[in-house]
Amino acid sequence: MIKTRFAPSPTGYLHVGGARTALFSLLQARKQGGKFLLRIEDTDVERHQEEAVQRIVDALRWLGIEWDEGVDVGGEAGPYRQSQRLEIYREHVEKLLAGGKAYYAFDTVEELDAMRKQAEAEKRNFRYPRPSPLPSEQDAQQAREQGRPVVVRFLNPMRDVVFDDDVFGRIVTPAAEQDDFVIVKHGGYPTYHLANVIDDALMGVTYIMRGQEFLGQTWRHVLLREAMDFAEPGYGHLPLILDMQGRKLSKRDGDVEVDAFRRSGYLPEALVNFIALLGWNPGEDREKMTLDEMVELFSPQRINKANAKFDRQKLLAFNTDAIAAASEDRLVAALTDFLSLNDTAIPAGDEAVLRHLVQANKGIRTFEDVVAKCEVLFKADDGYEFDPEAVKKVLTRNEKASLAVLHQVRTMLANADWTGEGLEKAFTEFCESKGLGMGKVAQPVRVAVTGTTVSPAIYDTLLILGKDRTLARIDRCLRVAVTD
RNA sequence: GCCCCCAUCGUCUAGAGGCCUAGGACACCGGCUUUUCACGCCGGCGACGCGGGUUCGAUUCCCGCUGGGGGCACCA
Repeated sequence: MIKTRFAPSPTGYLHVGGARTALFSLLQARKQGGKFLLRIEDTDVERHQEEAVQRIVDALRWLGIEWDEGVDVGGEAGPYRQSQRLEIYREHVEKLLAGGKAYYAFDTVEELDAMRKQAEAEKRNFRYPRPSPLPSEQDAQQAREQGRPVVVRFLNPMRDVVFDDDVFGRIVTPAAEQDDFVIVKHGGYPTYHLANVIDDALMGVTYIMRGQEFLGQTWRHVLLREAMDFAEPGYGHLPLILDMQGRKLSKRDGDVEVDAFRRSGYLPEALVNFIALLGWNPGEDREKMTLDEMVELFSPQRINKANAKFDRQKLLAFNTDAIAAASEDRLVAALTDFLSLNDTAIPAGDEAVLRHLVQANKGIRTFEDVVAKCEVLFKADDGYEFDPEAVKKVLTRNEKASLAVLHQVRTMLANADWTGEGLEKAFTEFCESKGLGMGKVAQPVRVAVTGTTVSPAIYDTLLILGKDRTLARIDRCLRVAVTD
């Protein structure tokens, strides 16, 4: 049975590149009827951020990417955090050492840097010079006593390595490009290469998907597996996701973090759908897909080799469509989540209000649009500004005409039945009796009660506000805005 | 510097020798709709990087160039 995994290191938030790797791994597992697991690779003590673990877990769940095994859900091959598996790595390293497949080394980083510099000066490639004879256990002990750093390096068999990748095809790394790399860091932590290979083997991972940046380093893993007698998994390296300037997305680009999209009012299904299309597509002209549909259509052979740029305009379009397609209940829940992450005047806990907001805000692109158009309705009746441009455009430019209308509308509203139908009837009759278009009537009211020219349909706007607050706002407008 | 990977509209891509007058989506431009914004609808602009081969025929195959990206850590 196939098993895939996502194995992030907790050094920051989950960004879209990682999310796509996780997604494809999930799709591959589901498509083949296998399992998907989540492992945390926290072997970098320096860059480790404990909060990042929970953030990554939350972000994946929000996206709808669920794992069958791993952190937070458990499983037979745990623990699923590398920092809790140190003993396991130690045992394997002992065996490697005893079997003459690895050896100790004592170089300081300064010494290594100097060697690299010299190699560069001499225009040759740096490859770690294997000592002869190899240091013994006694040498290691002595080095430790002298306070020198002690690491373990892999004794490279130095042969050409060949493996097949489902995306990039056959990859060959000549022996001349390899050297004796570090597998245990000073301090006893395993390097990524060692821990990753051991864990994949022990956890039964049979298929590895990861970013293309590892393609040229996979030879290390092939060799390590061979040395420890582990089975070779299948590979599918993913092309990179670049920003619009064509640079590799980095964790420093906070705006490509999954959390940032959640906070900005995106729907996870839109993000997932969009990300899936970065480097993959089901063929034909199909773009909109649910997770289940993607599972059905997925195949690593259809992943492109070329890097893709992350175009947030297209993502925005996907989000607009996803919101338009989502059910009212779904939107109420998502809006609640969005509001819980943002500080606005909109009452996040009032479901009836949120439902009305969802109904009144058809056509929005993100939930931020709800805030932009409706937050003012929840502020104090004297707690909003009048946009001078708006006031000028719809209230004071046409002499006193618009103001006169506003006065009359106020009277009309004071006697109106405050329901959708009631308001519509009142406005329609008013327009007819005055011989005015709806624009001439609705806009002055809108500016009066919101201070701007933008809000939901006028009936919804007034309904959310209620009669008393509407009248109070019109009065304030008449009093304040126009005299300025 | 060395090694590796990649190359179709601005962007994501379809295309696996004739189906291509190169298709779709986003963006952009124009128009329509409209009580504002947004949404929606209709139309338009727009690409096979260059040079050699192979072939009756290349976007599709091969080579070179150019361009872009990645790797060369006691980071993952």
